[in-house]
Amino acid sequence: MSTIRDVAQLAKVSISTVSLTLNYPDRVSPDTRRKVTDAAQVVGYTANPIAQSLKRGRSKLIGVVVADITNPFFGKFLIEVERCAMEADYLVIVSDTAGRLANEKAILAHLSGQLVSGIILSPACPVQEAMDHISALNMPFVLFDQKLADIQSDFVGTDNHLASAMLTEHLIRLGHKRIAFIGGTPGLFTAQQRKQGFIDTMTASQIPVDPGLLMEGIYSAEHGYEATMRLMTMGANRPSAILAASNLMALGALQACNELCIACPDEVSLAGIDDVPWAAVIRPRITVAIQPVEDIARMATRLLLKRIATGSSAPTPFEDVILAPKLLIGESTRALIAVHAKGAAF
Amino acid sequence: MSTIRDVAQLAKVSISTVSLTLNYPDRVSPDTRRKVTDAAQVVGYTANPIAQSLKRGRSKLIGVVVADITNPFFGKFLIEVERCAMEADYLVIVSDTAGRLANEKAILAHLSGQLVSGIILSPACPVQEAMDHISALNMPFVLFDQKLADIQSDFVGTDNHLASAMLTEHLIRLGHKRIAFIGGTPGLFTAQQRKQGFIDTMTASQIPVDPGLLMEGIYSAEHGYEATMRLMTMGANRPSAILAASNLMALGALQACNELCIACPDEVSLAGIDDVPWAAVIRPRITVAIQPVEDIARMATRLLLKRIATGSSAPTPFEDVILAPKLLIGESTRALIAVHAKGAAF
DNA sequence: CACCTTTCTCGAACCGTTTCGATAGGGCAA
DNA sequence: TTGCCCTATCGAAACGGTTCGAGAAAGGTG
Repeated sequence: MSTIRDVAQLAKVSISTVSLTLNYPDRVSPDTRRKVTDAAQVVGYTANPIAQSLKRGRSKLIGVVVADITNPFFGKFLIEVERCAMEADYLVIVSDTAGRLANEKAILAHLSGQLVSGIILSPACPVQEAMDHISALNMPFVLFDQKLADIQSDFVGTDNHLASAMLTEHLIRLGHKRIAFIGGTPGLFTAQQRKQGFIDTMTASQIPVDPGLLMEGIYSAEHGYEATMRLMTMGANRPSAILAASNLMALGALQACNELCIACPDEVSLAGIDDVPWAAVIRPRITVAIQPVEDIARMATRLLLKRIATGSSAPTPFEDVILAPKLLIGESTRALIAVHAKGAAF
Repeated sequence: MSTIRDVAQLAKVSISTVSLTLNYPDRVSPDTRRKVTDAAQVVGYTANPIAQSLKRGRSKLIGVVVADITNPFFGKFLIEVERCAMEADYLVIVSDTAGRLANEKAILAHLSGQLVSGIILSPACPVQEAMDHISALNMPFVLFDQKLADIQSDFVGTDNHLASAMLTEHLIRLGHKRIAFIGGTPGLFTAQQRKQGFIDTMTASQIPVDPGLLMEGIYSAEHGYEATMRLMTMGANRPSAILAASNLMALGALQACNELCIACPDEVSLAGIDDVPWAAVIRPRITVAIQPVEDIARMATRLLLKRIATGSSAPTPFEDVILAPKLLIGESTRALIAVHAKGAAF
């Protein structure tokens, strides 16, 4: 590989002039500029990013740490972060913690150590230990998706309370009163918010929340399946609508209904938070509140790059960016009237 | 951040001794070793990887380029590569090309430029132009999944021919003769191999391949859906079994059958290559040939690291590692006899 | 024409390591 | 005791850039 010296030699100028030309073209005379750029072209010069990083004190790398790459939410997030980063001439180092704290610690240890100049992170678990080592990070970082209460940092996420509220309102408007809620991993920020959104909206409409219809468990298809099995075998007490706190849980719920031969939406309405991957091939198309994942990604990247740019000088106050979800009405929710009419017809 | 100088100062030795201690502990006396490690501990020293990379001439980074992170095949691949790389103290830079050549070029340009010391790549498209800029990469690289014919490199992939053959044989054993094949993106290596595996196995069993049952199109759920719609509306000529060349296409096919109220597996058997994400929540569980994605990832990483280690000195011959898929019998395939019996009962 | 700016280019120091060749000191054989 | 070899340590030169201060050249003004 050719170095800056090769260019200098060929262009018959000093290496500092070459550097100057490449970084601040305005500060050299036009013909020097030409000589240098031509020479660079000839020897096929590209600056060594490692040497640049060393001298400048920071690299053009940012780290992104997520719980599970295979989850399409994170997948889309990553793609967009990468796009934005590349625009700003940054490269992205992706790491998957598999939701495990030990991995998260190891990965963060690797990433810090002067290699990346900033980190975008969705915390794996909300325990104190996690917060400790995250706040110990002495470099810019931005949290997304899962917010940690006690951490001083920028945060970008969906309005999970609103997402729940939108779907709950939708179901209420359709005439549903016995609405079940299948909640996510207890302790997780999003799970708490989503549950609260459901409860608040029900309360606001003066519909009592039946504790027996409030399920809780980890974010997973299995839990969605199991909870739905429990809910739909309650006989007369069974809900007329189910709100699942995640895409995977909604899928599990749908599966359970299918196996019980309970038609959706005819006999039970089903809605979920966050889009279902492969939504196109799953029928009925599930009514969901879609998280603006691309916007979240863009925002998180922007915030991080800004914080990297400003450095520790002139510390700007931390921002909390909460983006609104979008309601996508599918075929899995239907007015309660229709259910009764249909039910009577059988 | 503390530097090697701080350690040297505190331990009252020269910086070269510190470096020596940290890199080759055996080459310093035991008490020097203790002094240095203690001092390093005290100031919280970790070597600056950027400076190390600059001096050593290569970084501890490898690049992985895939067509679509959200595809679970690539997702699992990435997770495993990352794990293996971390074990060897390497970090992974992931990039998504969205299957587009322009992106691939841009990404490779960014990655090379002395930043990463090697690249693992699944080529987006098999056109000449792609091969040109890939072979122009003057650094170690390993190809996986999609093989490019004319490129000198290591390659790791599934035995796609075998995957098709296994599933075809399975269907034949179940008594099926009118077996349709929904092929993947024409021109892609895997698509070609999978199609050939089907044809060869049919031929070996002396079952004629009906060209009307040989569909072709891009790897996508939509194409699987559309092809199945065409196939299953052929009336008496319709196939009794369908083999889809990818997971997404199998899902699309299943959806089409559902919409046509053609029961799977009662009226048509369905099999696919590559595991279906969320397989657990999709019924019937589809019979598939699973690619050993973790093995592929491990192998690709191993090959790359080996090639990085050997450098351009002592060039070892390129390896082609072809791993066998695993057949997972689901509930979507059934003996043809049963189909007839059931059909008569209606 | 002398003097003062401004513009352009250059040399040198530095970023934090690794590594090579040199040196000092200690042990051992003669 | 002298000479020699090892071993442990060190100084200095890289790696490939960026950047600062200085100096030369060019241009403008009185």
